[in-house]
Amino acid sequence: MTFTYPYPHPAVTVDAVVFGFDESDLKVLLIQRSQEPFKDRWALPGGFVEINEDLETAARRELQEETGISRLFLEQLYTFGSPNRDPRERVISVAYYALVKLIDHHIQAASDAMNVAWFPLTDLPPLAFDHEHVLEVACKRLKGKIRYEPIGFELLPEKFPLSELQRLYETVLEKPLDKRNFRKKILSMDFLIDTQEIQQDVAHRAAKLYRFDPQAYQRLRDQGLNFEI
Amino acid sequence: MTFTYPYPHPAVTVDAVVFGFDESDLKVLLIQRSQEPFKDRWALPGGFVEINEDLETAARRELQEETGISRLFLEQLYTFGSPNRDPRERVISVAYYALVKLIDHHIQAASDAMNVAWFPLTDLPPLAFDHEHVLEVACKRLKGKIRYEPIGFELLPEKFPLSELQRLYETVLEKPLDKRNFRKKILSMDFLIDTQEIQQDVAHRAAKLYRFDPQAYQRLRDQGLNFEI
DNA sequence: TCAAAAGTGTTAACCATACACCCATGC
DNA sequence: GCATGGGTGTATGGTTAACACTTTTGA
Repeated sequence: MTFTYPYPHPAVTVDAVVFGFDESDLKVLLIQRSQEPFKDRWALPGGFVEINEDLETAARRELQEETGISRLFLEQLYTFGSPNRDPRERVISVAYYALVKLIDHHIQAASDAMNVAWFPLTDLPPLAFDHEHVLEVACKRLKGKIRYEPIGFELLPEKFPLSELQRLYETVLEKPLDKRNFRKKILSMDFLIDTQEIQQDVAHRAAKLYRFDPQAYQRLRDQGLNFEI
Repeated sequence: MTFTYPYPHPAVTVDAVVFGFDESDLKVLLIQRSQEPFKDRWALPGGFVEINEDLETAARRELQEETGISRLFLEQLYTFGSPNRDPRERVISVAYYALVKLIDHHIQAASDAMNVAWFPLTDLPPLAFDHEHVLEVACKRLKGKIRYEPIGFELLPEKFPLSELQRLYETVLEKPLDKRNFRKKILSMDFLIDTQEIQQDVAHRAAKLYRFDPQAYQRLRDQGLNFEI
């Protein structure tokens, strides 16, 4: 079956930059291409948008299909459309970025023939297409957005110690933060709940575990609070 | 001539939300559709992306063709792709927003059969497609971005009094600002140049005219200045 | 001389920053 | 008992916010 149009139409894809955070590393999820073009190169997960499918739905479907990940924070990033991005035909790609809690989401390749893996941002392989550029734009967005919206919690487990939150911010923002000031600030905002639990199996004093309360955040937001780190 | 593909491709358009500022009103540029669908309704300027054309280039071309406006601040806004945005076929629209200096840009309809006009944001006609939604997203972006990037100057004439700049900020942010604090803050940033000229033909004390110096801004930026109103 | 907008400083409250030691735990 | 990270308070300087009157000009 073929589809014909009176004037040429580009293909439209979605690509996703999926970030994960692990101890002290920001990581990104890549899949290894099994076909030309760029066979064997690593690439952002993604694929063609179906003709009756919403863009975000397409991004979620592709992630589910290629990596097994579902139910994650996903937001549109930018649309890339230079004429020669793809050697096969004109392809316009609507890129999304996503944040996942690494421990909750065990990735699985779509098939044995396909590789899926997390790569630290500091040690990436060469990427297919213009995906290095897409990734760069995603990093900038994350770095900008994490400072004034509480999206960092999407990268942490449900319950986390403050030190881990601080490490996350230090990693993303690429600068050290003062421990006392960081705690003072984040706790003063009153949307972290002390779970009354503490770390288990650590070789030092166990830290309290906190939980982000989105309702409380929303309430404070409505009252004019401005989140900022 | 027709174009055929092994699987269906959506059409891709660009749409532009062009903002202008005039005395005390934020305005948006609309064109009246001369054809179905939505014949006679007002809509955002835009049109189909050509098959070998960059997205931003397409947006600029459409603006030039439909309204005569060129050389303006233009930035990608968001990509809208719900399956039923357009009754004819699947259309994915990459929206841009633009800022122009009203007095420099005299608009002209593409043909006598076509209407082009500025509408105050506070008094808009019903719009075609999902353009009301697009416009809303553009307003939010402008409101967010004007606070921490010096894009407001794109809406003012080359030389302007501080009171006009303040009025612009008050209009976009929808809140009054303190005159003394506003002047202190903006002048302390050292990227406004006193042109040594004053207003002409005003029925009161003439104000000094200032000019935004992008080079100075860039220099300060590199030194770590953070613009914020 | 009146109307209309331009221009100008000070104070008090708040917020950001810098900084160092004791505590709890497991090995 | 030591190594590891957890947890805590204060003082200082800078930034923001609130606030009202005089000046200039043209009509």
